[in-house]
Amino acid sequence: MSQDLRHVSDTDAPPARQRRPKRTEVRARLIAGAMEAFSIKGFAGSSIDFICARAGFSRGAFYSNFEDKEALFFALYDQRINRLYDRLGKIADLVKSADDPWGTVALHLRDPDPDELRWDILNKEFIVHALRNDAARARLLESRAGSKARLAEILVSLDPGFASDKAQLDRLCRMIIALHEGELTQLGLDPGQGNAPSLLSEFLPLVLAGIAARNRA
Amino acid sequence: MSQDLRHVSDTDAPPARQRRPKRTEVRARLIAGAMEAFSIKGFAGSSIDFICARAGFSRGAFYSNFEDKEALFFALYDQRINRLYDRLGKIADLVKSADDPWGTVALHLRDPDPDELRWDILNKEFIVHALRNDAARARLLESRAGSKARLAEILVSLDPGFASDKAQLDRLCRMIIALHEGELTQLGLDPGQGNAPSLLSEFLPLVLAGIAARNRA
DNA sequence: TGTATTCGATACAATACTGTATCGAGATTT
DNA sequence: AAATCTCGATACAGTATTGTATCGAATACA
Repeated sequence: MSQDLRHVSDTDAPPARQRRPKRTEVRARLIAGAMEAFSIKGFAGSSIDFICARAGFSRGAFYSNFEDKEALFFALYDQRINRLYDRLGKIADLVKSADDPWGTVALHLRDPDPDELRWDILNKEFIVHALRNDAARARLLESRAGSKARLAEILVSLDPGFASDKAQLDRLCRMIIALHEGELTQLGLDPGQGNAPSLLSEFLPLVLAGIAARNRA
Repeated sequence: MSQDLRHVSDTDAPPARQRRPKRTEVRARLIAGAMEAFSIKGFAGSSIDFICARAGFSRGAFYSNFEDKEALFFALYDQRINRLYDRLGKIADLVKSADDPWGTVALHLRDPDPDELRWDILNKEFIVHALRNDAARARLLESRAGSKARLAEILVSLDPGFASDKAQLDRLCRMIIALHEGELTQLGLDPGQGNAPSLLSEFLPLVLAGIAARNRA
């Protein structure tokens, strides 16, 4: 008796034949919705319903594309990590063929990716999740090792001398990452400090000079 | 008809007169239970039931002591912040009256508070929460400002020269905090690196030397 | 065009969680 | 010691969330 009114327009306009979005697009929009949702409510705080609403789909779309919420989390994380890899790789290439390698790095260091702070919330969320979950931890360690390797490549391009002491290079990379992530934390909590030059750009030169002096001795 | 069997022992042992724990102790045990629960499942992931079970109480105890889960979270955070304040204040006092102030700092820098890593998970959890919640953010900024002030006090004790440039001192403190928190992140994710000397103890001296040189110029 | 398949939308059942109301054993007061 | 109070334990109702089953329109294919 009752009709299915789901797709009936409430105007007299032409019915506007429904086009179904490609599966890849559905996935992509769900991932984007997850990014929004997790930024707002966190991983555990975001119900699947909430995520789907942001993406403009129903839970049916979700369950037909992902195993569960954690799978979606992983998909989102992979996407961002690949994006980061691309950026680091691009910087490495530029540095290799640049007249002024330091200037190139400095330029990209302060590259204010508009959603980097938003992403950083998620990065922390994932870290916290990984600190309690061995599978996620293994995955995270792997991708962080990849980031570190790409950073090391950049440093060696800047000064081939770094290649001679692998342990020192590793610790330098860890220091840069620690300082960068710590700075993002502070910036996220207190955006007002965003105007000042970054801690990294101020203190990294001091450290590099110190290392150079130490290596000379 | 049915009897209340709650406190009836299932042995023939003497009934063992029930002593009700002091209210302060109930609160303390609930906070400790929250510390455990949040470490394991995170803030949003920990149901009130789960927290109470860890503490050995029922939800009744919880609701009679706290408004809601967030209030418990705040109480836990305050407790830890006060503990941190105590520690920093104690270090500041020691440094002021020490023959070898740098040695004193170094000693306490690597003080391996056994549950510092566990606490750091919670600290990150709180940061992530605060990044999405203005009330929590204000509270967090306040306590972090307090920590920073105590750290600044220590630095000035080490070298009164730092007092002359307030902005520089502030940025140095922020750098130390960023590096420290970033290092804790890495240590939490990969405890294997815990044996190596800390990034802070390796790189901070380089930075301080660099600053001294810069100030001389 | 007719048939089969895909896959997102909806309905449903089961469970988990929250907050409040109530109860009653210890603690406190007189 | 009787009366009163405190406060943690339990019961309960209401809501939210999850995962599955089912449906049917859009697509692919013949």
